[in-house]
Amino acid sequence: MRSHEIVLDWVERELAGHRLRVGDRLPGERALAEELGISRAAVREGLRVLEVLGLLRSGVGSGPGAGTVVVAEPALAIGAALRMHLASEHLRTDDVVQTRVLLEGWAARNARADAPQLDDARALLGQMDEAGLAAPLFLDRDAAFHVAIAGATGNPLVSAMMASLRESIRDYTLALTERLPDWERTADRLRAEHRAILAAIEAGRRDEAAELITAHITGYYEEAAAS
Amino acid sequence: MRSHEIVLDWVERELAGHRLRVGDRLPGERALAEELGISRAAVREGLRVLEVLGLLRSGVGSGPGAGTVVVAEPALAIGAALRMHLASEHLRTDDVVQTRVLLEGWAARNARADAPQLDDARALLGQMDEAGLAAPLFLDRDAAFHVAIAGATGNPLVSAMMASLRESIRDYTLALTERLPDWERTADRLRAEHRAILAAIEAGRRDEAAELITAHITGYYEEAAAS
DNA sequence: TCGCTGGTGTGGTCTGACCACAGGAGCATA
DNA sequence: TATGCTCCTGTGGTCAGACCACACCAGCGA
Repeated sequence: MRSHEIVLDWVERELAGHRLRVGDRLPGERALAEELGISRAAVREGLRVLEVLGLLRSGVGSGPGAGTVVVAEPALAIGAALRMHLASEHLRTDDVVQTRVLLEGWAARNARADAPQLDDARALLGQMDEAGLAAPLFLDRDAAFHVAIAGATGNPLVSAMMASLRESIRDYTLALTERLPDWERTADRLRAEHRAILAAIEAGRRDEAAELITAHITGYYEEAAAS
Repeated sequence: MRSHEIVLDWVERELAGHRLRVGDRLPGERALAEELGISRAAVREGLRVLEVLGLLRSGVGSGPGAGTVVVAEPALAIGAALRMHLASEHLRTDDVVQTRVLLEGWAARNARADAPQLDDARALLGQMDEAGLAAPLFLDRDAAFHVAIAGATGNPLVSAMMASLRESIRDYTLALTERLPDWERTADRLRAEHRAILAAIEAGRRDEAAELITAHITGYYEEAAAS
């Protein structure tokens, strides 16, 4: 076993044994190196890996916020991996969009009408109404809206995957806005569709919600691709 | 920007600019450190990250197989992340199983009847028929069968996600076999269900394939949970 | 012709050092 | 006593340089 993997193993075991929980601080790098019998460089390689896996967060200095603490950001790892594999063209943007449709359709169908995340979604609708909102900001809130709906299903894994997918094609989606004949007009359509989707979910019309969100996503990409 | 992130950026740009492709060898760690103006330790931290993201593979020695080469294993990163977050109990096994059902249902519905991956799936059916096959080996081939079906959709992202999900709950699934009243009997049922699923896909009965695979998966976990 | 042996370049690892940072203890002062 | 500053301490961030195990391969010798 390579020495940095000792760190991964150790952290996984500590987590599984409940000796380490989200929010806890890890021993310092120097202490961990001594405890595990490896060099500080090896410890740092392991911690770096756990950081991109969305499991740790490091901070310098002292006091709260400093040191290496356990967090829970599964979307980070998936997002980073997708970005890289899209760059290597091993994955195609089409596949990401298709997967997004698959996950979002399920999310809209299975979102609970009384989930607290829907309040966030409703608030985001208002924030997307702001006049003169730039496309990047609009799309960020748009993404948050979709993630909120996924969160309303109560399945954090689907939420994380959706957030990752959306993040990985952020640049691509943004570039598409410049090909649209009339962004303002498209934005208005998106706003109306968002409201219809949310209304369907809140009314418990699950099939309709799924159909609306599928059309909402594919419609956007098709409009931009046709331009 | 932290120095190891310079490596991530550099690799992503090289990939995007087609100066680096799957199968290529990276410059040596020492050369890369000098070129990027950072220490070798920083380079190694970056390479370690890209390794768990399933983008690189390192080998010592010289000749073919040595050095750091670009690969494409997106499932690796997702799998590693899921394992860690399951250990931290931020993700629940139930959610993973639910997500698996969602992805597999879609895969069975969208698998192409003439995809070459179905040949692999058929071969795996035979390998699962071997007499006296131990549960771990059976389940590994079972997993490969399901991944092959996902591959038949032509969407490598869905395949990667499915493989990751399955891998992350491998220990859990294996532990369930010991709770079953009669593993041999269950295995026979699974074999028959596999054949029915594959037949439905090859005959183009998409809805039936989706229903069968959903029942196949949920049935297994429910039988084990009820025992 | 065959077999060994050394050279060479790769990643793997370690040691020890210095830096920037942020909090907190303690002191000097009003 | 209350206030403000200064220095100490521990954190992660980074670096330079060294040595190791490994695997190939050129070149030498039998």
